[in-house]
Amino acid sequence: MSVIHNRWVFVRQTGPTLHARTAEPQSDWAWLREYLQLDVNLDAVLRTFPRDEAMNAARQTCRGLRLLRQEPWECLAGFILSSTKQIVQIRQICGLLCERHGTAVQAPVEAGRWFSFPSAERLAACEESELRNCRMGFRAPYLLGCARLLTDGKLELEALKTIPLNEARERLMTLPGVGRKIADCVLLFSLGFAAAFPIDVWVARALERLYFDGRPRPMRAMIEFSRNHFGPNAGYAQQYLFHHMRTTGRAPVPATS
DNA sequence: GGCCAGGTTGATG
DNA sequence: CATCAACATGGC
Repeated sequence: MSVIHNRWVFVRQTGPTLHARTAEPQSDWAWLREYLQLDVNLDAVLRTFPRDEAMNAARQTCRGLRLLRQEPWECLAGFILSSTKQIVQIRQICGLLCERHGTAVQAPVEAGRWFSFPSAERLAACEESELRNCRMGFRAPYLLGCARLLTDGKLELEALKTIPLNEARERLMTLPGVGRKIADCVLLFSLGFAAAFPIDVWVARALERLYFDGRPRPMRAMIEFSRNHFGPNAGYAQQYLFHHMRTTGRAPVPATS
């Protein structure tokens, strides 16, 4: 259950079939197909992964894993709020933000109350203290700064889709609170750059373990390696490594045979 | 209580 | 340029 493109939706999967329920009848499901990236040929993507033992193992444990195509502003805001926070807490902060500053969306009564993610315009009009009250701490001025820059037209996220990856990343990194990692997340999860490879603590651990013999490496070395090693869908590979680390608590270890 | 969490920033060698 | 503490808040 969640709110996607301002609509409440409940999605579940039985075997190969996807079921979706909304509050109102839908004549066109393109918004959901887009969000779930159902037209992506996953097998074709997987074939571009490097043929090493680490990726083979990750591919097996994450079979069927896909990337979402999120709305750019929601994606950017979400990742600004994510820095040095646990995933459960990020959800809590986003929930508070939606309740207090989003708008209610139609949902079945038994589903409870649901809200859209607040627009940049809405947050730009907030005081910093109102955002801090959503428990986001030192991230409040970053989020507020971004909301105001975007509202003022200093940067248009949609326009980044049509320029080269490196230029789009540079533009994103001019925003307050947005460094290399968050920029790469926005590029990968909302702007369609499948080659973007966000390196967070989990992925860094996976790389150290699987490709650097357990030795910590400088970030620039890991960036350089990822650019050369993972190919045109590096972002998908990143997600497979990340998800495996998250679910098993350790990097995918090649099967001992 | 101390350490860590899907990092970024600004101040120091 | 490379390193490093500070930044809020909460869970274990």
